[in-house]
Amino acid sequence: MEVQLQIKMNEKLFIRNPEQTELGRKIVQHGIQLIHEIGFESFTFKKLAEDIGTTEAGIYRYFENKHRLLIYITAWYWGWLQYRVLFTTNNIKDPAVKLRKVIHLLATTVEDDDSTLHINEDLLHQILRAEGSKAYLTKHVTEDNKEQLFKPYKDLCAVIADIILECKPKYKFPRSLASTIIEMAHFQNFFMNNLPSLTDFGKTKDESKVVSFLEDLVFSSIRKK
Amino acid sequence: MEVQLQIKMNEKLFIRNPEQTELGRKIVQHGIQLIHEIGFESFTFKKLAEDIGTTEAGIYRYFENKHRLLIYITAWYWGWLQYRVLFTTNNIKDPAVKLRKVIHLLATTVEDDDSTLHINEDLLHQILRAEGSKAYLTKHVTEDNKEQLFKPYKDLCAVIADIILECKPKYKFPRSLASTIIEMAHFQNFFMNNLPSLTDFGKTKDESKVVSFLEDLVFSSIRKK
DNA sequence: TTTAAAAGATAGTATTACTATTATAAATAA
DNA sequence: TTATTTATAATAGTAATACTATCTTTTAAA
Repeated sequence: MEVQLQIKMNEKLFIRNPEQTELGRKIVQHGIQLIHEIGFESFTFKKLAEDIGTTEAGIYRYFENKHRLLIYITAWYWGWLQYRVLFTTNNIKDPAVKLRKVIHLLATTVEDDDSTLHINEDLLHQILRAEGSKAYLTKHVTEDNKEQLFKPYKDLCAVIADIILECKPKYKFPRSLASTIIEMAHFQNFFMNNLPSLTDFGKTKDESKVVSFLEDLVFSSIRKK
Repeated sequence: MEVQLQIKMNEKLFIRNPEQTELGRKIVQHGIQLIHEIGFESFTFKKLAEDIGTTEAGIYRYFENKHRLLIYITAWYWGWLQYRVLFTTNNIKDPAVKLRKVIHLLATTVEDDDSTLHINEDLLHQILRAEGSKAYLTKHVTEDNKEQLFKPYKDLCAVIADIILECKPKYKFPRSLASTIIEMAHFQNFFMNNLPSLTDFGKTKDESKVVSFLEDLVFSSIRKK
């Protein structure tokens, strides 16, 4: 059985839906590759167009600008991750086990998922680690937020916060703890690989240590008494 | 008695030392104001030059590019914060009390400090909350790090990690916990004000709640038992 | 087969991110 | 005091970026 996974994206993220055409899918696919390769700052629509064999103007028919493309792919990532969280934790009763699985999903390398043909989830995950927060660290975050561009991120945060509350109903900071886990899953990995003295894993560069740290952090906060 | 505070800056951060000339100090002073006002993405040396009443070329004599200026002011901030941490925690025996003071320094609004004339610490702190991580979230982080540009950040992290170890010598993740506190002191505040559903303080927008969250997080992690 | 939608080709503009040059003013050393 | 260094100002220029506009050709749906 072949299942095709479709993440429903907010219409405001694009001008023309990139999933519905060959060129659109190429923009997303090669966009991910190119941002991963040269970084978001150096990334331009001109370079992407050359990569694909189309023109700059062609890309502008799909995305208003490169920042919107970044929001698009990050939103896609959070949507996909939420799907995986719900799938992975389904039928599990113990909320602590759920939480462990969530931390694992957030902090460890993903394998490319064949059910989404044009998106390389591993590259996308690596982009998220280095560039993810740039999607909202802007002066226009409030307007972007009004357009619901960050909904997938916020939804995921809410899902995790709920699991935290299942573990400890009286815990006072479920959302902040959830956003802390999400951000630190990426930042601690980035630090480990690029600014190792900001972590305790610089020597081994072993991502399972990030998992251990996050588990310790979370379960200390929510253990009874 | 008037004391003038001088933060010794890494020579590689600038082309000409901005502290030593009138124009240099103006670049830093108005640079902070302008980045705060329009955000780092929209900020250009042209606009800054117009602001000051000098020319673009004039600014390029001090800083290689706007990213270096961002690293410069963030490095200054971390250096200044470390000084305040050492000052504030001096002569305090109880490491837990020290840690509380550190969290407070990290997470609450600062008043402009008159001992540094050309730098508005409050604006600088606000810049750090929104733009601070952009200083290192780049493709050239490794080369920048080799030039020791992030030393003040790393030093501060080490100072905090040491206090954590004083509290609990066997704790396994002092540096990661320190960098988590530092980052979350800024991120939770940014979220509270801009993406409130990622936190538990959206209603009140009260920064003392960020302090409570961080204290809870840290002291859960390092309590005995 | 007609028609509409998408893509390609081409051109053009304002702004950004610089570098270079030359002239002038201010500070300092001989 | 003059000579000399040093900093600044004024101006010009370039390649790249971030777009917008228009027109033609190809592809796909009615």
